[in-house]
Amino acid sequence: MALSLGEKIQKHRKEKGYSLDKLAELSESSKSYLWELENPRPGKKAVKPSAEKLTQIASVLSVTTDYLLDDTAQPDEEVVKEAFFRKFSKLDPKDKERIEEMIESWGKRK
Amino acid sequence: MALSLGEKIQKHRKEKGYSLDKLAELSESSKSYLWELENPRPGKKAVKPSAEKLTQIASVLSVTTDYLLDDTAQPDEEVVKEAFFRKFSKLDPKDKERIEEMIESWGKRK
DNA sequence: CAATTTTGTTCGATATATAGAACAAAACCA
DNA sequence: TGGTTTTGTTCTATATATCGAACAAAATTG
Repeated sequence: MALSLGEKIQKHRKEKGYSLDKLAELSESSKSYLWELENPRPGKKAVKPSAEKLTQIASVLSVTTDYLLDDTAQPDEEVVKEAFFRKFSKLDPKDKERIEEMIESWGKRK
Repeated sequence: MALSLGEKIQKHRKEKGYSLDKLAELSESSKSYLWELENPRPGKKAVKPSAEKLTQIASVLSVTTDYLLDDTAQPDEEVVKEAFFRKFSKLDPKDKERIEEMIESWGKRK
């Protein structure tokens, strides 16, 4: 699945029953701008909201900025996360470092 | 305490032993801009990073955007864990498997 | 110490986020 | 049906995020 930023905003906006105008008012932005956020036009370059605006929008929609920004976010990952960390945190510091480095560099690879 | 955005960035940057130049390189921004983020001048109006830039910076500093943006947030274990896991979960499946195997086997070693 | 390299600071130029209309479509209602 | 009101869309103007390069300070080295 993995919704885009615009898709997430629209999804949660509609779930709350807000019009663009309403969300604009509540998040202190303009509906035209919100529309551009939700509908990135193929010709135009995608618009990148400021952290401040995104915070306001996230707040109104009752979600976190991390959720809005993270392309891979899944709602049911909590359990997996916990288990993963329990094991990870039991490693000795040197090993932890190695793992962190790998994640860092592998993540950058493309 | 409640650190400002700039203070948090600087704190975590120094903890990682990065110069402005280094952080700029890793987060794909300019050191001049990072400096402005860290040092809001009284005369000038504070600079508000885009969500995108903030995400990159947060990633390099191993924290979440939520943490950076939340004025009341503390740099506790949870934040670091969150950020760490987020990076991990973005790896492609094969790499994730490798990491998991290492954690598994290194954990058993003693 | 002087010279060189690294780090931090300032400033002007450019790109882009964002607002504010005006316009179009759809929804509502007499 | 027609108009009226709400909702969505497009365009242009302005503010501001962000960069590059030049300058300053500090640190390092020999």
